[in-house]
This record gives sequence, C-alpha cells and structure tokens, in this order.
Amino acid sequence: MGLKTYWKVTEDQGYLDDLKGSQLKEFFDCMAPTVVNVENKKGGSGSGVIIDEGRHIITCARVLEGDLEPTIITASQKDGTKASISKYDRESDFCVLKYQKNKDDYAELYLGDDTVKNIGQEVYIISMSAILPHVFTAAKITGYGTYGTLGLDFGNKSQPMFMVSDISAVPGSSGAPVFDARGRVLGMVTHEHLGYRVVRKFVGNDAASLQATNTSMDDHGLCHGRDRGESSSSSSIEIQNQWREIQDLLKERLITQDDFPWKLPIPSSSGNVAVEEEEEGTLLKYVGGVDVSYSKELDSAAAASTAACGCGSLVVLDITTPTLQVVYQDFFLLTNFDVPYIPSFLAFREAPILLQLLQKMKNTDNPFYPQLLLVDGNGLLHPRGFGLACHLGVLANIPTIGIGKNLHHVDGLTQSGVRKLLQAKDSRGEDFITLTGSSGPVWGAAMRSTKGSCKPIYISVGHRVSLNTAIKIVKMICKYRVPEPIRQADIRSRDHLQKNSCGNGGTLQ
DNA sequence: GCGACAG
DNA sequence: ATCTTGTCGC
Ligand SMILES: [Mg+2]
Repeated sequence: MGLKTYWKVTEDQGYLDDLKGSQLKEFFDCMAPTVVNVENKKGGSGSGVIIDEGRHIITCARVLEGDLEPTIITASQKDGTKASISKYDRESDFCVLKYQKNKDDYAELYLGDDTVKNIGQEVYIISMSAILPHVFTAAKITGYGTYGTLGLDFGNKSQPMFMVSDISAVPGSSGAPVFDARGRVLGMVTHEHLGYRVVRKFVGNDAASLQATNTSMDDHGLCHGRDRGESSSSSSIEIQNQWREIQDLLKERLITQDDFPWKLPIPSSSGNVAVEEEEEGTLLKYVGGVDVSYSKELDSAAAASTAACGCGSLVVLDITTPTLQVVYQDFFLLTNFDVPYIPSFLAFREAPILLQLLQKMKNTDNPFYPQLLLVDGNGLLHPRGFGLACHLGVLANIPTIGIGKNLHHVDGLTQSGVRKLLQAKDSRGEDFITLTGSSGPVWGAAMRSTKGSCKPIYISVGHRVSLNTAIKIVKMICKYRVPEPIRQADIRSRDHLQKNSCGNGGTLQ
C-alpha cells in the first residue's frame, strides 16, 4: 500500500507523451486501486480518489446529494464502508471524505494552474460505479476556463476548470479523477456540457482546504505546479482575450512544413494513380474530412434562447479508389449548444466536437484513422495565423489542410481583388494564385477547383503540410468545387442532423 | 469611428 | 452556419 505513480511514460520538450499500447493497461492496473465508488443514501453514486495514507478521498460535492455519511467501496473494501465528511465546499464542488477501515493505495494530487499549456495533452479517467468494475478512458484536454467562462450557471464563477474530450458517458463518473500520464491527479470530473466533460481543476487554493481537514501534508503526495493568480469574468471581451491567449500558446506548436510519414500518390498522365516507385514508406490513402451542421433547437425548454442543436461529422475517404469511397463515418449530436460563432474564433465552437470524434477513433485503434485531415475552415489564413485547421492539427497532432469556401478578409485581401488576380492568372494556364497580404507574408492560395466556376476555394496550411503539398493534394481530391472529404462531411452531417435531431429521435425508419 | 469578418 | 423556390444550363 502506498503512493501510486506511473513513471514509464516518456517526455518530449516538457510535454508528457501519450501512453501507448501496453502502457495503457499497465497504467490502469497501477492507478485503479486508488479509485473508489461513493454512494449516497438516495442511491446516487459517483467516483472518487484516495489521496493519502490517512484514508482521505476527494470527490465532488454534488455526488453526495446532502448525505453526510456516504458509503465507500474501495479495492480492498468491496462490501462498502461508511465515510465521514472532512471538507465540503458546494461553491467549488469540492469534497474531502475520510473512511476508517483498511489502508489503500493513493494517488498524488497535482496542484497547478499550468494546465493551460497542456491543452492537447492526453489525460486518463478512471471511474468506479457501484456495480461495474473500474472503467478506463483516454481523453484530450480541449480547452480551459472557469465556471463563468464555460457558461455554467453554478457555484464559484472563478473556479478553474478544463474540458476534456471523452466518448464514454459512463454513469458514476462524477467525481472521477483525471490523471496525467504520470498518474498525477489534475482534477475531477464534474459536469457534462456540450458533449464534453468539464473537469474541476485542483489548484493551490485547495492545499489550504486539505490542510484544514487534517490531511497530512507529509505523507500524501502533493506537488505544486506553477500557480498564477486566477482572475476571470464571463464577459465576451474577457472570453475573447482568453481565447486569443490560447491561440497564441498553441501557435508555438504549429508546424508549417511537410512533416508526415506518408508519401503522395502521383497522378499519371493516363489518369490512373501511379505509385512514385515502390519505395519504403506508406502512401497517402486515408484522408479525413470534418464539418459541423446546425439547426434551431426544437426542444421546448430552449426554444426561446439562442441555443441550437448540431451535428459534428468525421468521414474518411480512401483516395486510392477512383470514386473516393467513404470508408468511415461517425457523428456527434449536440443539444442545447450555445457557444457563439465569432469570426476568428471558430475553433472554440467546433474543435471540441471534432476532437472528440478523432479521439474516439484513436481510442478504438480504428484502422481507418486518417493520415491527413481536411478541415472546413481556414488554417494560417486567419488574423492571428491560427484558424480551425491549425487548432485541430496541433491538438490532435495530425496533418491538416484548411479549406475556406469564402475569404476571411485578412491583411488587405478581398474577394474581388482575389478574383481579378485569378482571372489574370487564368489566361496563363494556372488555376491558382498564392495569397500575399499587403504586409508581405503568404497566407494561402485561392484555387479554381472546378473548370467552370469563377468562385475559388481558399487553401491554407493547417499543420505539418506545406502550402505546395496542400495544393497538390487538394487538386487530386476535388470531384466538385469543394474537396470531396469536406463535401461528404458537410452533406452527411446535415443529413444525419435532420434525421436524428430533436423531435425526430427514433421516429424515422 | 466605421466596416469587414472562416462556419 | 441556417431559412428557402424556382430557375438556368450541362
Ligand atoms: Mg462547416
């Protein structure tokens, strides 16, 4: 019995690597004994984690539903034991329990406010419901904020939170610990919101709470991260400043050169796809497309508000087939979606949904996981050079290309100006122009993807694919004006939303 | 100050 | 993005 941590994980430039293969099971076997089930007398239950030798458990306050003597099931106490409450803070949804029998393994709390720099990091959630054995999920940190900035009308508005993508809506995961790859507890699961989980972060302030409850600071693992004064407000300006900060941070991880393990198929003059000699290395075969469709919320409760319902889609096409066959599709339905669209902040509306779809494929080791992702939205062609395509690429660490169907006016570029240049170029046989802003840099390219159309599409670098390569690839996957992966994602998400959204659930054949 | 502004 | 009918042309 003692402190459990997982040390086999490697680190790269200060970032923990994701757990791979057999590490996942090892990690689970190592950390699961620290996770307990908490059941209240009303029959409601959630999870918690043991944090010291003194048999203290952290869980979220709402799990108790007012019960002052919940029942705990631990790895060594399968039949349950009563616990008392050492600390209860409804405002920040934080609760410390103490139980008497046995000593169990415990986990280390990570009290830090540097989660911000870890957006994109993979985290691991273990929950324990009353009946099931421990349940394990890998997820990614997709954003951060506070109760206020996340739009949650509950408790202390400045309580730091972060969001994780998480596919399994496991009952009993409230209060479940969210571990980093080392097995340190970064936070605990609280709400589900807009299709992802909200995690209450543990920060420096919580150390004081723990000391006040006689938890022994010496014999339990407490390690402090870099703390920063937490100030927040939920005004639109403040949220946009926070979002800008996230974009600037993530941009440091952006790669704008070719950096991928596959090779491009070279279209031969006969029209068939020929291989650039059978060299070593895989060919590009699976290209993904993502999109989100929306419609008005029909639900009576939310009808008057701005809330909408939506459907995110991820499709994968086999580009080695002449018809560009769709070999995979998945959808994510949303209800009560009220994150606004604000120009240049599209990623904060759509990325959490799309990341979740990617994470689901990754967690299930799906053989069609895309080697490249085309994104319905710009990459570098963005006021701060970090549009949705960059955002998704960095967070999911996947090569991406940004596709815009309209021009986002940046650095003096205008629709009409672009079209004039394109017409001039057209007479010289070229079908694209590079978009050079009035301040110098190249933001992307405008391309006539169909012979007849005068309205171009806008291609820009997302992540790990250069502009030249992006143009080559887009040219080979355009059946119509909009590149086929995006076109399919668009068509299928709208179709799926129409057939499965509010009011239509299950009533259609 | 005003307009423009991916999806 | 969504709400929407017809209409023009290949
Ligand atoms: Mg779209």
